[in-house]
Amino acid sequence: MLVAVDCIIFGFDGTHLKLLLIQRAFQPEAGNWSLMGGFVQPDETLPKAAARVLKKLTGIADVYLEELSAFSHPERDPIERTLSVPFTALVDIQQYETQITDDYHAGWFDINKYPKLIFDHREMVEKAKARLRYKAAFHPVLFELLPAKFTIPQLLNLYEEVYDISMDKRNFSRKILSMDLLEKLNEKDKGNSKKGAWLYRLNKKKYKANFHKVASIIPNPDIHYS
Amino acid sequence: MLVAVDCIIFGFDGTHLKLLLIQRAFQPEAGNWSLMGGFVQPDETLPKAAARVLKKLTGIADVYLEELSAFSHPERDPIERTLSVPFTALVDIQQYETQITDDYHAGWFDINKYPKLIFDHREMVEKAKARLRYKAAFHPVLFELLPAKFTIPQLLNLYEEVYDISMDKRNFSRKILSMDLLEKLNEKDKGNSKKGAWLYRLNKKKYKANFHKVASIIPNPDIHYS
DNA sequence: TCAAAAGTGTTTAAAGTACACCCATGA
DNA sequence: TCATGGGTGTACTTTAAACACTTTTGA
Repeated sequence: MLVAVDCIIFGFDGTHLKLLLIQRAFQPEAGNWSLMGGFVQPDETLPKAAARVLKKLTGIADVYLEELSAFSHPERDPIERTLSVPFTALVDIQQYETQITDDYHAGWFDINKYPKLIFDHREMVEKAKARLRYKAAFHPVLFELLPAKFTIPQLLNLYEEVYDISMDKRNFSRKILSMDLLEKLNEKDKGNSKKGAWLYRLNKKKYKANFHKVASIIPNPDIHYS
Repeated sequence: MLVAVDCIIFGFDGTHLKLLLIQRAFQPEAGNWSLMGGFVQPDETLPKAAARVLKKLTGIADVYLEELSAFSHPERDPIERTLSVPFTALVDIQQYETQITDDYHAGWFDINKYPKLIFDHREMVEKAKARLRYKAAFHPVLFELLPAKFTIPQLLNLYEEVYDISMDKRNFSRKILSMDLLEKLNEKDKGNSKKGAWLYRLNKKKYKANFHKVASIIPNPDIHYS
């Protein structure tokens, strides 16, 4: 049996949650939109294969990668039986090397409006989206989608986009800051307002140490995943 | 690449959380303790393969099965490269057909004291245990380990065993009943006390409908998983 | 000077936690 | 009659949710 990995790569452009797709270069389905994937090599584990594929497409290393349940339907690949293990990748879209777009005919698409995909890739994307909502309701993973320095209002926008809700900014910032993961910097970001918003950065140590802890950031998180 | 599934089968004997293991019948590692596993057949998905393996070993069908992350180290199987996907199975130990014990040289072991296992099976078991704790802290999966009719004190014992804590029975029963998943029967179980404890059964509809909801049953759930 | 986003504080409601007593029964 | 496990109720603490005003500043 062939074994492959496919990467569901999420990014956040400040307004919308985005998905990175490529136009497939070979048969079957050449020219059609697809997730970036690849076969697992003899010396690789699955996570290593996913990291390799991601690096090749985005130029980014050391990325948040989460393995999802395998896709194993016997006829999912029409040519030869292939098991595929999807990985969710959360990247800082600003670090994406845009020259790659040409090499792979890649493109970022709004998560709510992306083209028809080959095989069962649509199902993978929807699974990854549901999983992201589930995970982010309890664990501070969404920081992975932001640049190293970010503002609380940016973070709020991200949560509102991922869950398609609007949240109370006062309760939100209190909750986020009470998690004690952020360090306030002496800089402001004036990109979005005249007053400017304070920039923060993650305290990586605290982030790692507290990652497994459950933080209920979203009101009524139940209703946001199936 | 060969693709296999391995089942981490949990049961509850009323006191301890148990793990079902077999003595491997073939080389390599013949005679040593192992998880029950098998290769994925040409017409099977992974979950189907896991269900088949489980049925063969326990005689039980329609069991709670949850796929865990794949084990993919290139040298995990010394003979030939084999990818294995572990599945957690939660079974009602009373339904286990004991005659099978002889066929497979199977045995139930205390989850805290089980023999040396082949390959990376110990790691699978530990992952499954951690995952069970995580999952059960938020979702009512532990019912799967009990018979169709059970009492609140039995359920309490189960939670206390899984998390190795003691809980307040008053708060526990209030919490459980407020989830509105149980139906009180007109029977008592007198196995554990003179007074007898009321028997309940799951309302399957409500169970399925509310499964995704998050119920914080364990106090300080954070501290119980890594 | 005013529009637009940033930032802060208080009140109320709900959920979680701690804790103590009575009940039913068989030995 | 008493020891054993089963069952319930209440006060208190903590956490979440709702909500309104002041600040800064560039156009």
